[in-house]
Amino acid sequence: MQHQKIPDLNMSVVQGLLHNIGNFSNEEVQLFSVRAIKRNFQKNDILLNEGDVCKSAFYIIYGEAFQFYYDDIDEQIIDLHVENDWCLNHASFVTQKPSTAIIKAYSDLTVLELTIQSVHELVALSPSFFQLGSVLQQTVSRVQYFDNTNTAEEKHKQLFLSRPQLFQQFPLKMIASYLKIAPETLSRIRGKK
Amino acid sequence: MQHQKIPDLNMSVVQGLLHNIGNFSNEEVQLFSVRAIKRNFQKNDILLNEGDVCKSAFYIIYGEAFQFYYDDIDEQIIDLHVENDWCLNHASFVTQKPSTAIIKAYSDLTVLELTIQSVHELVALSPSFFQLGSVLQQTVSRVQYFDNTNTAEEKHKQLFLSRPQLFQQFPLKMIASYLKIAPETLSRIRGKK
DNA sequence: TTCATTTATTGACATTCGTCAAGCGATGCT
DNA sequence: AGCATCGCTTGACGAATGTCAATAAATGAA
Repeated sequence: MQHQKIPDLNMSVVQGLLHNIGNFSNEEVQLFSVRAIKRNFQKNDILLNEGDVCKSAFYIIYGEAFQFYYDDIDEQIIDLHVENDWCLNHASFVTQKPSTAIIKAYSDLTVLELTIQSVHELVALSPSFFQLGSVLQQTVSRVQYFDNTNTAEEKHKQLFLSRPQLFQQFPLKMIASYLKIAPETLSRIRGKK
Repeated sequence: MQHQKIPDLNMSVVQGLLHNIGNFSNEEVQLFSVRAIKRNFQKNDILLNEGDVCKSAFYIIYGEAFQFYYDDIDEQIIDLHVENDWCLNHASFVTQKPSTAIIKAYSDLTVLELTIQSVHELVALSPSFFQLGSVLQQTVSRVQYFDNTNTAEEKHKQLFLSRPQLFQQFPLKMIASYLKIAPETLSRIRGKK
């Protein structure tokens, strides 16, 4: 058997995340791996500020983050991110225009950072990486998902079935904001079972 | 002054639409122009069917189109397209996965068709065309826009201010479906002034 | 531990909005 | 022209949900 380098932590994380996207050769994993930079944030750190351009997508290795904008003074949550989620503001990332949303660490956080520049390079180097665009797009379709189903109860059910982890990681108050219902309404729905 | 070819109709339309995106050289206009194919559709023709992949973006030169999916047997409208709009299902276009939505001509229609393949070629030929992705993305952010503002009255106001042409081209019934409110509610809101 | 703050629950009430139904004018087909 | 269909409006009503308020439980800081 041939001698090969022992993969470091980044490599094994990258292998895992790429495996969920499609089949990638060792070379492709390597191309990705050298561009994915491991970073740490502390609780309440801002990953993306309002008015800044979203230059990077973050893949969460450890911890939670959330995305929101200010509606008057209230935080209106537009996405919740847990381990193994991609975390970015897709609209700003794709257009490279200023973001209207803020991304904030909800806990201490460990991520892989992948710049838009790196995405372009990867796509240029290997067409397999086109799939990345598809995966990053999922964050958007997720948001639209709940607006189709009308009642508060149905929205809760859909979210609970598709992303049960959120209910363990975030307070109901934030989940309610994400679902665009009053916290009292969410509490009542959950009490009914 | 130098002799030059008289631009045909396509050329002048292309110059106009590219001008709204950014600054493009004559060469770039030419690169775009040869890839943008003029097509005609008849009223009620299907531009994109449920389950098919959205392989092209359509720029509407003349007429109107709309995008919807079936909720039970009712049409739930998710976008309305008028002249000078780009018309595509962004989720399917970017991912090249089957569309859950249908795009249909609301009137006789004249469009420029630009395939995903052409977009890739253009971006490869000149980085200026990155902006195209930004413009095509707008169709998505538009949809999300209305789900943020809660009340029916506010949604109507936002739409009326941002896209007043829709109210001239489409019946209120379709506008109501697009805003996800009952036609009666829309009627009452409009009567209150 | 103690106190302050945040989060969740519950009740009472008001409001928005969807549904059902009727009527009316405009449009289109035969 | 006559008829059917469609789009729009208006009224009545009820259900879903937001708001306000009080309280309890959980969390965090001193």
